[in-house]
Amino acid sequence: MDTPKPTKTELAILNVMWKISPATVRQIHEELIKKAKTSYTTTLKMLQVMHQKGLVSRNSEQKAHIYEPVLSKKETQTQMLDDLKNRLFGGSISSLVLQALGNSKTSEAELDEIKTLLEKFDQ
Amino acid sequence: MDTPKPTKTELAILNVMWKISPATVRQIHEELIKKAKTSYTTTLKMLQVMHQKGLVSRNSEQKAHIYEPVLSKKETQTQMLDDLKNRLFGGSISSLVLQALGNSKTSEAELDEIKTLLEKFDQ
DNA sequence: TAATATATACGACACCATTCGTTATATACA
DNA sequence: TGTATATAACGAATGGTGTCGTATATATTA
Repeated sequence: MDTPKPTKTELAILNVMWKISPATVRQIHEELIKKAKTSYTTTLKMLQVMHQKGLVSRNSEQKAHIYEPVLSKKETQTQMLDDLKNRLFGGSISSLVLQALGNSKTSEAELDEIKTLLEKFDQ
Repeated sequence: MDTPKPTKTELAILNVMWKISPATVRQIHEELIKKAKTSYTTTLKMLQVMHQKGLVSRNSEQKAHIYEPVLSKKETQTQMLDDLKNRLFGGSISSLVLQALGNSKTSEAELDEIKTLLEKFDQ
């Protein structure tokens, strides 16, 4: 595996980083604790581990290192959808989509968006 | 959480069970090793843990206990899609669907299936 | 320059998942 | 009944995740 699948906690951190990175540990931590209570050193350690795994890159020219995700949110979404597809939907993306649409309240606007995309495929 | 989210290995076992359950540990194990090498006692232990967690039920009237998933495949798919949606797609199912469709080769037949479902919603 | 603040690094701990060897128990049949 | 066979139960080892306290290094400023 090139970059490993992020864990639940790592994903929470990545969600923050996709919003505000490049950022220092301090900045990421301040944003993170709006959602979940955790200590600064825990956030720091998580980022160090994530760097070790290749999930984030860092620039250590300054005293306060600057972190950034390696994969964009979109790339991670693709990766994790692919994983779920293979592990629970027998590799079929349409089966996944049907299940997703079938079991949720989706607004008119959202449905229209999807229809528009589908029409694009008809070429 | 009522029933916890199955782990990677637990999901592999559930996939087998959705195919052949109700079944004994032996039967599940024999099916499982077609895909992944593992020992009988490991499969047994996994099922015991899964039973403990409430992921599977068991009937122990006979010597060889009979196991069965608590949630259907469809229910688990819904649960895990919902989880992914919340953790990576900001709670938006349409965003998930768009991403899924945008990044995969989907056959004509599959696209038609999806369109048919969308039309059903138009009522 | 010394004191203070801020940052990183390190290491320990608890918890959970996974693995499997060993032991106990129940069943079958010679 | 006693031996072989199949199964369940148990417990230990390993490895990963998440948590945080403490130590160390670096920068700021009085």
